[in-house]
Amino acid sequence: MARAQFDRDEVLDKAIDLFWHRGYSAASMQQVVQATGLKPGSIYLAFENKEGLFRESLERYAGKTLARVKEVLEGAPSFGEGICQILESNIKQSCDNDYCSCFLVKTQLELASEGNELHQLASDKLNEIEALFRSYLEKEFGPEVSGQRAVSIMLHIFGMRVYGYQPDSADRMRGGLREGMPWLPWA
Amino acid sequence: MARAQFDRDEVLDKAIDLFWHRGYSAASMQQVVQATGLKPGSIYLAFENKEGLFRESLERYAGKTLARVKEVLEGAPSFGEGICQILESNIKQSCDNDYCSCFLVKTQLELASEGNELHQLASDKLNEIEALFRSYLEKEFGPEVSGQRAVSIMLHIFGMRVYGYQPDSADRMRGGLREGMPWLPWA
DNA sequence: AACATTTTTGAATGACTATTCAAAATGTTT
DNA sequence: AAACATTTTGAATAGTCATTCAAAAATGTT
Repeated sequence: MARAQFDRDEVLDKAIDLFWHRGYSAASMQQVVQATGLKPGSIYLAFENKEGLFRESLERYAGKTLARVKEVLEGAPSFGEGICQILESNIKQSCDNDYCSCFLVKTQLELASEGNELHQLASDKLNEIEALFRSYLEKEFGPEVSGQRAVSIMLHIFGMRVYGYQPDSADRMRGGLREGMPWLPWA
Repeated sequence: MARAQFDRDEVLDKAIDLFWHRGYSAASMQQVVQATGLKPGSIYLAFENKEGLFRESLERYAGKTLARVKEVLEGAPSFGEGICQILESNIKQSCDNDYCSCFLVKTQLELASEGNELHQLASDKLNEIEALFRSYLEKEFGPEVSGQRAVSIMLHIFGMRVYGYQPDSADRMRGGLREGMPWLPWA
């Protein structure tokens, strides 16, 4: 039996790029063909259909994101400093010329219609991130404060994912974050 | 010479509904035809093309939104109480079964690609709202604090527009908002 | 009532959409 | 090297997309 001649993860990374930037609806399978270099038949054999390819792309993106968050939090001297690092990293991203928010956030907004499976997937993954924050916070604070602060962090991160499109917004966001989360160990 | 037989604003309201929920790409002109009851030719004569109809829909939505914000702020006993009212109203919206974030936010995220005119329009309108908040804040606080708090409000509102999709998130958002904006006159 | 102008109609257009499939190529196993 | 199972190929399919346009209807003006 013949083995697939492409690297699945490489293909997914290219699909992530396309879907992330264009969105589910605006990205065509023709563009996927062009971006990956695969022929339609190969794509459909490997991922079933557009939705399947999108789902696996989103799952890979979410996995990478969660891993990165865990890595930063684990490597930081404290949870607060870890969060500050993540926030600053998000600000830096927003300075990029073709800034494109967050794939999970974009998907949740685009595919919100009743019971869409991809919307649900994005929603679940974002919730996982919040739960991770909360579990760290509960080592320092009571369950109530931890819950509130986890939500507060999420609100600020989501806010940045939208506000980041405003021109020259980096410094304003830094100010707004300090204003909203004074309990973080700002440098 | 014959006059148009439809009410432009009524048609726009139906277009807003469709574009808001589905997004620019996923909403088809066929669906516009169905939703408005107009024939393709009439739509194209009145709005030139899909982009024209979308632009005018977005402008109308933004106008209504800005007017509503001004109305609430003008009618409230203080700016802080007005903001609290707006925030609570946003939370209430998020409880709706087919909650759909904010048309401006969704458009900004969907159409972010390089120099898109509709993306820019959404961005400008959102910036107008921030400027309005800032101008009110500057009556009470110095320019620096006012700028920071205006950004903080926007970050929280944007955050809610994403977080609102999480199930049963209303009370958690209320807590997160208090946590992030303790300077507001919470009831 | 006749005319001039604009709007409505709705089928038609060509481009693009996701997806399929029989045939050819590939790699693995015997 | 033969037999087998899987993958690749790429043109083809049927459907949907935004948009157009000539003819018909509707309106305002004379």
